[in-house]
Amino acid sequence: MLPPSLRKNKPSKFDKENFFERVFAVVKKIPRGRVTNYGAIANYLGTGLSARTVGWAMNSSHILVPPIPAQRVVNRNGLLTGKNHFATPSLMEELLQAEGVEVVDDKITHFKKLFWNPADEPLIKKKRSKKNN
DNA sequence: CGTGTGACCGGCG
DNA sequence: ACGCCGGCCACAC
Repeated sequence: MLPPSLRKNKPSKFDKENFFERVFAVVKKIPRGRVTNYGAIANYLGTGLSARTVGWAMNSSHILVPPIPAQRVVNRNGLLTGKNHFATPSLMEELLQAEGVEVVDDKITHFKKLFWNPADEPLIKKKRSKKNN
C-alpha cells in the first residue's frame, strides 16, 4: 500500500489505473537474475514514451514494505542510473551481484542477454499461476 | 498557470 | 562512439 503522501496523486490517466502500483507490480515480476529498463515497463503499461514517469515512480519505491527489486530496473544502456537513490550508492550493484548479475563500472555486462521484457511474459491468466516463473 | 526538473528514450549530427 | 535536443508524464514552486 502506498502512504498518504503518494496517494494524493491528481486525477490523470495514470491515477485511475494506479500507475504506481502497476509499475511496482511489473517490477516484482522481474525474475531473479534478470533485468529490464524503464522504457520497457512504460511500454508494457501502455504509457508509451513516458519512461521518465516510471523512473519517477521508482524514486518513491524505497518506502515500500516489503521493498521491490528496484535494482533490476536500469536504463536502456544497462547502466545503474538509480544507484544513488538506494540506501548506499553501492547497494544496487551489490544486490545485482548477489543475484548473479555481473556489474562492471556501474554497467550490467551481457545486458542484452539478461534483459527481460515484461511483454514477453504471457499476460496474467491466473490459471497457470502454479507454473509461473 | 508557466517553468524547471527527473532512477528516460529515440533520433540526428 | 559521443553529445545534443525534443518529446513524454507528473510534480514542486
